[in-house]
Amino acid sequence: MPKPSTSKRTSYHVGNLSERLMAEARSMLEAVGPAKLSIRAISEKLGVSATAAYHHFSNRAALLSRLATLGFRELQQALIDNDQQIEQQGDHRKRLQNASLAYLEFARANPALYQLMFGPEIGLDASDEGFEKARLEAFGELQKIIAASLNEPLESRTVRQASLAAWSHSHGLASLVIHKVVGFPEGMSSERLVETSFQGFESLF
Amino acid sequence: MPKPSTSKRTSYHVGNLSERLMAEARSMLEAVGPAKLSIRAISEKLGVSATAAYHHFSNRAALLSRLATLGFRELQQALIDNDQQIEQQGDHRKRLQNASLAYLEFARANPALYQLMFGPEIGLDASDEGFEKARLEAFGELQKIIAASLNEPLESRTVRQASLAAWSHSHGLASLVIHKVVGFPEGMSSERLVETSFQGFESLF
DNA sequence: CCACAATCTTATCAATGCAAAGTTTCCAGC
DNA sequence: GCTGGAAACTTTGCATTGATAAGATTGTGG
Repeated sequence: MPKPSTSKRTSYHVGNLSERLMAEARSMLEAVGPAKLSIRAISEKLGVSATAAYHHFSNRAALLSRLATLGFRELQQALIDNDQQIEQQGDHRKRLQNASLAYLEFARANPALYQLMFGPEIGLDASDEGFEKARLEAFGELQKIIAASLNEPLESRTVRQASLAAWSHSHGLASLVIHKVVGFPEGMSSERLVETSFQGFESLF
Repeated sequence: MPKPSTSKRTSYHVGNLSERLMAEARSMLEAVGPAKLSIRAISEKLGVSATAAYHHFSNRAALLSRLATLGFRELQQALIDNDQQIEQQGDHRKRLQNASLAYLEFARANPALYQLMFGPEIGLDASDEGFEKARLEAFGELQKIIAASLNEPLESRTVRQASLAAWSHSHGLASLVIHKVVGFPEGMSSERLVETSFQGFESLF
């Protein structure tokens, strides 16, 4: 358990400041949104000077990148966990729909983080290599699920096309919900919303 | 034609400052991105004090909201124009695909604006009523196209479901392209990309 | 012609990102 | 144990930005 942020430090060195900064940043991110997340506020809350943070992150963009990287790893894990509970049902449509649901619920549980992951503040530095990797791996997880579900090889054209379609749809739906573009109808569950959108496709094809 | 921004004013009053601020804001938006768009920089470029802008927009968020509103109106118009060139072909899949293409090309032509329209900086003020309306109308246009294409009434459950699915997909694809999440394969046209994603759905259903 | 309202300006403040230069503490090698 | 960096923090300070307050300028309706 980390020291409570209110306690005054007894030692000059904090020790695990990097982790604590990340943790505080993450919780603050959900409170104030990606645009207003400030290094000073984070440091202040930890009872630490603002510049201390700059010894662990080269700048604000780097901090945000690391948060986003963490987000993609969690998203990937959420997809993995979710799929393992559903596997071997045979119904590939149900399986994909379930991945989409996990995706949506991740976004709904971490709206600000999700915004950050796909938002404009990212990509301007491009210094963080872990970010790109984490993002690719999260996408890769979706591809795996689709490949397994369709019973096709991972590298096939079919899987790549289907993955693009599935990711676009999942991301789009999540994004619209997060930004409250589609009003979440009173009491409508994520399940029903995903179900609805999937049914919509059947009319279209 | 507005006065060139470099010319020194002869009169104290500018006259059409509001419009010029919007125009400059828009061009600057694409140059620096939604996060770094600053009122001061805009005003400065117009040779006007920063506070002058605050007499036309109550704050930064309001300025961004108006830009986004403009974006939704243009998006709507792009959908309308595009659909009129294609209409009465009978092929509803082609028609929808074409709407999706127009959507993507709008986003690609105005990436920063598009980011702003769906980004985190919007929605925090909620003072701008025109914004919500413009957004709904843009979505409404998609609904119209789908209703006409499916030959179903606008208010039907089918159309609403299909619209949600189509919007999610179009927005998701555009968003992924804009944020360079899916690398635009060298020389691949928007047409091919949309085509690819649509083909992907056929594998999924 | 003139008061007033609209428009624009000059301070000014607080918050923020960030760099420079100093302090304190840890620790590796003697 | 001692000591000389190196690592982890701090104070200080600057530039940029959003935003407000109070004043100057000018077109315009009465």
